[in-house]
Amino acid sequence: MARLSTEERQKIIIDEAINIIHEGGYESLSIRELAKRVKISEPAIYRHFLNKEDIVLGILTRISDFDQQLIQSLNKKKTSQKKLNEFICFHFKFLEKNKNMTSVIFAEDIFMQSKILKEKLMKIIMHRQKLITSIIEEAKEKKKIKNIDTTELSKIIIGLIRMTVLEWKLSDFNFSLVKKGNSITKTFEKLIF
Amino acid sequence: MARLSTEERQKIIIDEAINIIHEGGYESLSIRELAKRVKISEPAIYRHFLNKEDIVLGILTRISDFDQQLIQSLNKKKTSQKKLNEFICFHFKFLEKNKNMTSVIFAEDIFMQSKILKEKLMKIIMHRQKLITSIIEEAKEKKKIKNIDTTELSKIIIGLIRMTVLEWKLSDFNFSLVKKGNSITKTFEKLIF
DNA sequence: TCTTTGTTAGTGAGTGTTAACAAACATAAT
DNA sequence: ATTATGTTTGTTAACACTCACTAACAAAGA
Repeated sequence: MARLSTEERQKIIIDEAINIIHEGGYESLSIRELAKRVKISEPAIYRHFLNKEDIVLGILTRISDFDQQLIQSLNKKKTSQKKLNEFICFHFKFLEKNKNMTSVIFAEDIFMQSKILKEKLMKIIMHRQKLITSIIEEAKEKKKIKNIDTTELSKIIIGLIRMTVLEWKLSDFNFSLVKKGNSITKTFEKLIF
Repeated sequence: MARLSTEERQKIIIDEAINIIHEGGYESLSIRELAKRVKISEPAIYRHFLNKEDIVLGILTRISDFDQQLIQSLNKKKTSQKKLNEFICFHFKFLEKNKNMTSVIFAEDIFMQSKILKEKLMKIIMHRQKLITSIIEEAKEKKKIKNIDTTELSKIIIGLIRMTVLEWKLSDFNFSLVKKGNSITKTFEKLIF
């Protein structure tokens, strides 16, 4: 119907793909359903993406866009303590505004089907690891942190974020993630700073 | 071909279903592929399970069997410190022996498609939560632990286990999980005991 | 006029599931 | 011990449906 540029259409398609996965899991993401929701025909989808894998790749790009935003937000914070706080709270603020992203942002399984997807996923994961690691190392240099193995500590932080988001999702989002973020930050202050 | 009792056949089918998911993700679990691997016809599958959902339910039962084994193993330990250590190490020992279980034991997404599956999943999660919570509370009573919110601490522990298993899986199992378990235990001793 | 974005109609392959039938086994009567 | 009977576990063939994807064509915009 309405003619849109590829860029505009791609954005809409990826948005809707994420929504479909959020509502019914990855197995319910079909070109048919996607086309129906975007209100164009199925072949029109293929004007803007090579194939289904290419659409899933688009979702991964969204995820790495999030990571870019996270970095920019972290750069504004000066102390390593505030950076760690922002690392946690940025996740929670973002997911509270974009609930549907909870279904893909930590869903590695979706992206393990093909070599291309797996490689992009690994890049994102490595990049995240580097990000949190550098925050911890900086805090260690300034001796503001207990002497715990850096990679282990990074897994504790990301692990707690993930478990909190999972709990939030399973409870049908019936508590404030951001509030929880503050209490998590306090816990970490007690534990490691 | 070979005639087996329903119980025997069910076990084989669930085993193979877990293998298929491990190798190709949930989307590659089809009745066709399952029947081929078990070396019986597709309709024969339906002699032992009501439908596909029933098979996935069988996988969930496997997972709750694991939790039962975990409880028994925990009961043998006396101090709360040793219980926490066993909680972590039992996971790692089990998964090192059953690598294919890494693909389903923390894969909530697979079990979110239907009401029945979701309810059973929730039961398992609640049960796990109670298990780790009781260990922490016991340690707190004996004042062997820092005063940190119990549910938050439980999420830290499970979160770290999950992140470690994820890292192990993504690395194609190229390090010893059990060794990592020991170093994790030491980290927790430094942090909370 | 040419490129881009859309359409309708259809492809072959795969999905979960069922009907109808056959052979293996367990049990009880001969 | 053999035979008859009923149940359980298997088979082949087919069902309607959905899947990702394509060929051929139309209309909108530059």
